[in-house]
This record gives sequence, C-alpha cells and structure tokens, in this order.
Amino acid sequence: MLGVDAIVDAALRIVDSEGVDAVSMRRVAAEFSTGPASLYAHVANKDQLLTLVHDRIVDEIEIPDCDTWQELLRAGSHTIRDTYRRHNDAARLSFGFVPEGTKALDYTERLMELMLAAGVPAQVAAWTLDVVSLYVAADAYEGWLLGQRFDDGSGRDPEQLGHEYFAGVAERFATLPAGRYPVLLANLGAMMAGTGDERFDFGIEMLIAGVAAQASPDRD
Amino acid sequence: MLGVDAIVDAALRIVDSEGVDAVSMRRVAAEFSTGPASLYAHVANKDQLLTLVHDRIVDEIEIPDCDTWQELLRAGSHTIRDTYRRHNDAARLSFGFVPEGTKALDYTERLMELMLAAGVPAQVAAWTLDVVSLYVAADAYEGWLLGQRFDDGSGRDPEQLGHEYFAGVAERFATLPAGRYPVLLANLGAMMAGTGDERFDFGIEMLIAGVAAQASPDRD
DNA sequence: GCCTTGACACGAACAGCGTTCGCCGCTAGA
DNA sequence: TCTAGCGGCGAACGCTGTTCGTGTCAAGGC
Repeated sequence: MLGVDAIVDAALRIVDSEGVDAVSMRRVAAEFSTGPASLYAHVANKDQLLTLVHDRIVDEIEIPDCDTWQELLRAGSHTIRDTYRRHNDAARLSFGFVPEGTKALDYTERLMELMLAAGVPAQVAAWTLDVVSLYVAADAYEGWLLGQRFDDGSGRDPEQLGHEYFAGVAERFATLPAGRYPVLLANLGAMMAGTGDERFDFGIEMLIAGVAAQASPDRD
Repeated sequence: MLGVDAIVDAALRIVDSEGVDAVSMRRVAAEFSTGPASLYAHVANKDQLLTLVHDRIVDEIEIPDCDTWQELLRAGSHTIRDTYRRHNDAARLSFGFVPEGTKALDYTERLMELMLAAGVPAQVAAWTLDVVSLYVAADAYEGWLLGQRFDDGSGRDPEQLGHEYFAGVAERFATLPAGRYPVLLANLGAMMAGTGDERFDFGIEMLIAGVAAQASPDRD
C-alpha cells in the first residue's frame, strides 16, 4: 500500500492542487488514511520527500529535438519552464540542486554537444547551462508567486489581485517627484508593459545572444 | 518600547544570525521579553514583517556612480548581490515584489537614464532591469542555499558539506555510461569548475552583451 | 517448532508554529 | 467623569515535523 513512489505521487498531487506549502506529512499521510509517522519508514524526512517530488517533475521534461544549441537552449528553457509551471510553485524546489535524473542528463549532454560543436568553450557551455537553469527556475517560481501569492482568501481571483498589485505600483510610481525621477516617469508604460512570457523570452534571448558572442568566430 | 521599527530591527537581527526561517513571531517577541501577540498591534502578520525586513535591506544598497549603463548594471548587480548576501537568505524575500524604496528607485532612474541615452529602447531597458534583478536575487539565494542548506546539525562546516555534495555529484556523474554521455564525461572538469562568483559574473556579462546588441547601432 | 531479526506501520507525545480572542491599562478628548 | 482608541499580552486554537515505543508479520537460523 505505502511505498516511496505512492508517497511521492500523493505529495505531487497536493503540490498540483495547492502548492508546495500545502504539503505536510499529515496531509500526505491522510491520503492513505493514516498518520504522519507511517511515512518515515519510506522517506527520511520532509526535505527528502520534496526532493523526490522535484525529481519526479524533472523527469516529465520532454527534451526538444533541435539542431543548434540556440534552438535547444530556447526550446529547452521553455519546456522546462512550462513543466515547472504545471506544478504550481514546484520550481522553488530546484534551487541549490544539480539535477541528476535521466532527462536532465540527456538535456545536458545534447546541449553540451551542440555548443562544443559550434565552438563554444566548455567552461562557457557549462556556465551557460547553470545560469539559464537558474534563470528559468527563478522565472517560473516568481511567475507563480505573482499569480498566487495575492490570494488573500477572499475568494477573489488571485491573478486579478496580482494585476491590482501592479496597478497600485504604477499609481504610486506616478506620484513620484518628477524632478528626481524624470526618466522613470516618462517611461512608466514600458516599465509596466509586457507579459511574464515576454519578459522570460527576452531574458533567454539576451543570454543566447551574449553566449553566441563567446563562440569561436570561425565556427559560427 | 515596541514599534514597527524595533520589530523589524529584531527580525533582521535574527535573519542575520540564523536566516529567514528562524524568524518566528515568538522569536521576535522574545527579543522584547514578551509574547507573539504583542507584535500584532504593529504589523499585520508575519508576511508583512518579512516584507518590511526586505525593504530595510534594499535601503542599504549603495548605488555605484557610473558613467555607462554597462558599468552601472555590472557594479549595481554586484552591489545588490553583496547586500543580499550580507543577510543570509534574505534574497528569497524579493521574489515577486517590485522594489519601491528610495534606493531602488534611484537605481532604476539612473540605469534607465544611461540606457536610453545610449540608444537602448525603453522596453528593453525595463525588461533588462526586471531580468537582471531576478537573476541577481536568484543567484544570491541559491548561493546561500549551497552554503547553508547542508548544515545537518552535526557541527561540521556547512560550506564543507556543500563541497562534499558537489564532489558526490561529480563522482556519480563519473559513473555514467560513456556511450550515452560522452561529452558530459569528457568535460566534467568544466561542469564542476569555477566559483559562485565566477558564475554570477558570467551571467551578468552575458546579459550585458546581449542587451548591448539591442542598442541602436548608431548610438554605441 | 521456536526464536531472533528486520521491515513496516502507527498512536501518542513533544516542541514548535501563526494567529485570534478577550481582557486590561492608559491616555486623550468630549 | 465617561468613552473611545491604542497598545500590550495571556490563553487558546489548529496546525507543523519528528521521535519514541509498541505491535505485527515474514524470513531465516538453530
């Protein structure tokens, strides 16, 4: 009945319905009509359970089939972000861990292969993978926060509440002294414009452009 | 005796000595030899207290005096990262919030001014600020995690434990099938090389290079 | 067959958490 | 003098992760 796989399944279901903070050992155990102590025969502690949940999510990632490192980095980043975003704030579980599952390793291998073949130095390729992964997870997590953290239990749509937060920021910005913040005030529209997806795209494209400049010129 | 400023001071001291998770209303209240209920006359809840702590930290930031947006983005990012890192894992408090303190606004204004003057489109400038801020906070937070999360209470140095984590990863990677992961295995050194600072620098430089390519060519 | 060991299961309890409720004392203003 | 508002705070609520001790079962050894 119980087993680590079943426990991880249950925890992931809770993440999917209510987010990472809703996962308590009691909640998970309740899925099996038992108490939290029963889980400790299978997982060392809650941290380990959440790590296993994260591993489960990473193993969902479908690695795109691409011919250039730019395409793979772009498509892969989107895929990873989308995968995280299917699981509420699960992206937060990735901070500080090197992914070691098969999917992650396959992606790493393929990306390194394409980058090295294109003349990107190995160190640059390795750091690119690190930096982009961190950025993707941070964006996925913040995107969730912006969508959910404004849920104040009033029953109103948290996303709408998030929009109201940004509207409030824009209003407060608009009252800033023009003498001190002329550029900001003149460009409030741009400051508040765009969707999270557009911002994410922008960041990825900037990193790709920056890294491309590191590739050996005679191999581009 | 009590007051929001004093409460934020106390919470920040706890962050500085033991990290964000050590901040509980009881802990903060104990700094005043009282109980947690006493705090609620001054702060709405724990979330608000942590937001105020974050604002306090952001107000520490010293904005560098730079003549180009590249210099300012580089130096500013380092300064912000350093500021966060003086406060354990405080960087995690920044996710999902638009900074509205004086220091943050001054930095925004100066950076926008320099970027626009250099021909960077307003939308690009705005998104650059967003993306870089997110990256800086994520790096600061993950840097803390890597330094601290391995503290297992055994009294051994958590940073050493972190190094051991990475050594373990390298060992496990080294046992991967060479037929499936030839590039990864051939470049394990690069995968594991470098310091967190180097990685951070790399990410910032890549973003700067990518954004520079967005500047109007006749204004560079 | 009996005993031992290990694995699994789980109730009770511990020490902690954020927050609310109700009460109290003090001050300022009517 | 009375009232309202503010600040303070104890007790309690419902929740948290985890440990300890006990029980059951199966497998292996004697």
